[in-house]
Amino acid sequence: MSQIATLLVIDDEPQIRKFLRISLSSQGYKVVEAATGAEGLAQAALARPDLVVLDLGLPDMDGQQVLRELREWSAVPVLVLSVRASEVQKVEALDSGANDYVTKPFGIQEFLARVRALLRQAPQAAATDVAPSFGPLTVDLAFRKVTLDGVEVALTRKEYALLAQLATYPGRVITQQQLLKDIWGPTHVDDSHYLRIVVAHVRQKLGDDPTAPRFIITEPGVGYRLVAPE
Amino acid sequence: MSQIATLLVIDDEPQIRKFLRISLSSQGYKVVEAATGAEGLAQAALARPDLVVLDLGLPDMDGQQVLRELREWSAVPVLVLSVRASEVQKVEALDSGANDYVTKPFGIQEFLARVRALLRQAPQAAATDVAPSFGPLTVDLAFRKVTLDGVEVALTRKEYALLAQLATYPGRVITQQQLLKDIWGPTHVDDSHYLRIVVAHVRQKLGDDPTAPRFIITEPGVGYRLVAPE
DNA sequence: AAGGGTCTTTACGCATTCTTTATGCCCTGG
DNA sequence: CCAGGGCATAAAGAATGCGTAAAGACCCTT
Repeated sequence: MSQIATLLVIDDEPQIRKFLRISLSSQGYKVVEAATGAEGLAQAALARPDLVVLDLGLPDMDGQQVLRELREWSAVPVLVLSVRASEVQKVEALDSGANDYVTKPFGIQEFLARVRALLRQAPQAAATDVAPSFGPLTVDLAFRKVTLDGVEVALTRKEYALLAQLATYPGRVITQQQLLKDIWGPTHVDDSHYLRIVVAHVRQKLGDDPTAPRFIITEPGVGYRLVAPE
Repeated sequence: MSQIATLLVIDDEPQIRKFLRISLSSQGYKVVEAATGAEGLAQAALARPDLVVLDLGLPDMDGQQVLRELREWSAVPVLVLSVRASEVQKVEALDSGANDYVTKPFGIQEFLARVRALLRQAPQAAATDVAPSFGPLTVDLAFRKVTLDGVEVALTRKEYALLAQLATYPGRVITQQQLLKDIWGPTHVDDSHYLRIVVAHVRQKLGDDPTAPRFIITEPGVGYRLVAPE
């Protein structure tokens, strides 16, 4: 929420991209660009933007098609741009999953206001993310709540930060450097010592045994990972 | 979502209301109407609509004002109608919390498509209770009233703002930065001190004990949260 | 102009958390 | 077999954050 929002602009016209890039950057947004529909879809998967600005008049594929393919796996808010003002097209785009529709030419102030409006309601979509569960263990990232066998587990800041980091990518190994950078900051990437202590604390609170782990698995020399959820 | 959606139309012109009522009813929506801003706010609290259609040109009060008052306690999507196409007004409305802005005259198909888009992206926004209760404690966000065991509790502005913020997302942790930004403004996000004092006051008035909390739970180093409602 | 209520500022005791320091274990490779 | 690096755990001292109280500043009403 307080994080800087990332926006993806999909438009084939360089001057429009430039115009939008400058306008949006000046507002503090991070801007990612794509010139074609295919590239746009790839960037949407890669950069995980908080909002997509999509021009319907793309050279390689129909804008509607981009929208439908995007909606198959993402709920990110989409603001559609188009020169054509045909009502039928607006209806089609909105029903294909667009969240707003702006006709070119448009006022930049109105455009920015609509971006703000879409971003404002977006965190609710992100907050509905499901809480991953690992057998008796659940890590609710939205509510910042960890439960074991239905009982809430009290974790300190660092302990929760560690577990949340691991739970964000279940089953995947997170390197020590990654964990140290995210929890202690980039100045402590060499203090792998800290990490072991916090891991020990979390394990203790979860009743986990390092030699026969139920939850946190040590990858020697690399990092840690959480067992994959069911 | 599969439930029939209820829409609230706030407009002083009977012919527009009739036009919208017929159009929306034919789509299967339930339609509630209000002719004035005051009536609209009352209906919003009473009927708990899933979407509000608001005309800015109301006789009794400024549309912007209606919007702001509504936003104090409700996150329901709002679609604003207006004859004026001034960009400044659009920006104002969108920044006051409107989710979309349509200029009259408009095509009914586009209007209905925008209604569908808004209902689609915010299915849970309207589901939040305006008067959640936490055992003996109730926080009525619409009437700005807090009662404990049926007795009204007198809270100061900041005290109420804090409790309202917490009650908007029951059971969820609200970070100190979030609370400070919303209550004191973005310039005081570091004065976590203020927060403790107001929390202490609210707890005192609610007869709450920090070490064995009935209502407000401290998440050390992070923020506060209200116990989940029953 | 006085008064009450609200907000801000300042101060301090206390608990928890974080950091530091120390020690023993296990596995691996020479 | 032994040496060494990485891992786990324990227990201190240091630092930070929380809760409470109280006094002064501010604001609004009367």
